[in-house]
Amino acid sequence: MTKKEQIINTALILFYQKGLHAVGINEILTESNVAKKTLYNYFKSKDDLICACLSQRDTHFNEWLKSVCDKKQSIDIAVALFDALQAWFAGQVPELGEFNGCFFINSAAEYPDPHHPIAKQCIQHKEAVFNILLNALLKTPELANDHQKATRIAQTLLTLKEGLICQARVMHNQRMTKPTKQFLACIMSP
Amino acid sequence: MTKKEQIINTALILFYQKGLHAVGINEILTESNVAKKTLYNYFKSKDDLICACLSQRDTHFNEWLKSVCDKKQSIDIAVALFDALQAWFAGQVPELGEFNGCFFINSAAEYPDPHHPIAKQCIQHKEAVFNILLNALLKTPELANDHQKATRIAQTLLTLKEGLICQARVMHNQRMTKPTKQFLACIMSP
DNA sequence: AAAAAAGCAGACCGACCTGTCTACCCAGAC
DNA sequence: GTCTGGGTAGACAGGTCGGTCTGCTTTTTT
Repeated sequence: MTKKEQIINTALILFYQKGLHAVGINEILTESNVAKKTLYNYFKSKDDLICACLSQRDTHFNEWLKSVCDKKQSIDIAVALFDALQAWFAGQVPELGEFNGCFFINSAAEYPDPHHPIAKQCIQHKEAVFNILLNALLKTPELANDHQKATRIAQTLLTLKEGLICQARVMHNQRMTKPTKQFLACIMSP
Repeated sequence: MTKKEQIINTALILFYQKGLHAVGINEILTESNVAKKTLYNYFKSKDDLICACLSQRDTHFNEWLKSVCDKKQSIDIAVALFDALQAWFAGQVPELGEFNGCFFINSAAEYPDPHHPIAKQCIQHKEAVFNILLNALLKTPELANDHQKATRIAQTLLTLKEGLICQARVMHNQRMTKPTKQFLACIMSP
């Protein structure tokens, strides 16, 4: 693992856990056993490092999500999605690490200006996630021809996903109820 | 308006807009035209002030939500809820001010320790919101006897609400789609 | 072996942080 | 008039922030 990866991995854990403004450069340095000069060799500023963390998280999360939806069809996509989310909340998905809500929602909350690079990256991530869900849905025969319906369902799944993530984060995964298969069938049908 | 209210109102706007760690005491002071001594006369620390802001937001938000659901029954509760959310996102609800996502989700993201007073207040708010929805649903005849079903629907509405709020925040209210009445009828029925 | 690149520890800068404290101001009660 | 209490402005303390830089050591390349 290169020094650069070492820095990003450590920074990501800390930023994700405590928030962007709450974590200082020095904390990242001591935690990752890296000198300050080295960090500023690879990243021109704290914001730059944050962007690198967002980018890495985006990559890993999307890979995971794709692997969850892959080779599923129709309602099985939804079932697999919410099963996977529940596993994530419980900390049983090693590649995503400890659950601390959505890193992008958390980060966007700290950067209100939509033109800030950090905010832009959060927006871009959400669009990417939407497209992953949409593409998965479009692979099922009965939806492939009804692009509008697939879009609507992807949008609903996305909303439910974000809602569950935020609830799990705020409530610290207490009193969470996964959508029933019956309910999912209902939202896929109309 | 007393000095204390002046401080809370100003602090709430700033905290809600920029995040808890991003706003310093001095910024609140200059913005609210109050002396530092006065602030620390009313609040023993920044955390204390934050708690007062959360408390005020909780009161105002719950009142608004109750007024939205009041005198509605069955599916009209859901329709009214999402209409109201859309108006909020568009900044057309004066009593909630400019839209910046959910203040409690944003705040909880910055305080990971569930035993911290700030995190506790966020948890308590979410429980209160759930109960408001549940109580509204229980006033409709066909749900009054089926407490379990009402609970399930309240939970779903809450998840959708949180999901929409976070999407609207991250995407800055672009490309948002309100749930259709048809869809809402579907989630109320099973 | 020599040279070059990369990493180390940490001093240092100016700015800002929370929180305390002094000194002054002024309206209303007595 | 005088006293009092709530307000003002802002200096100050001790600490942290992001970021720069120096000097030394280790590793890699030639």
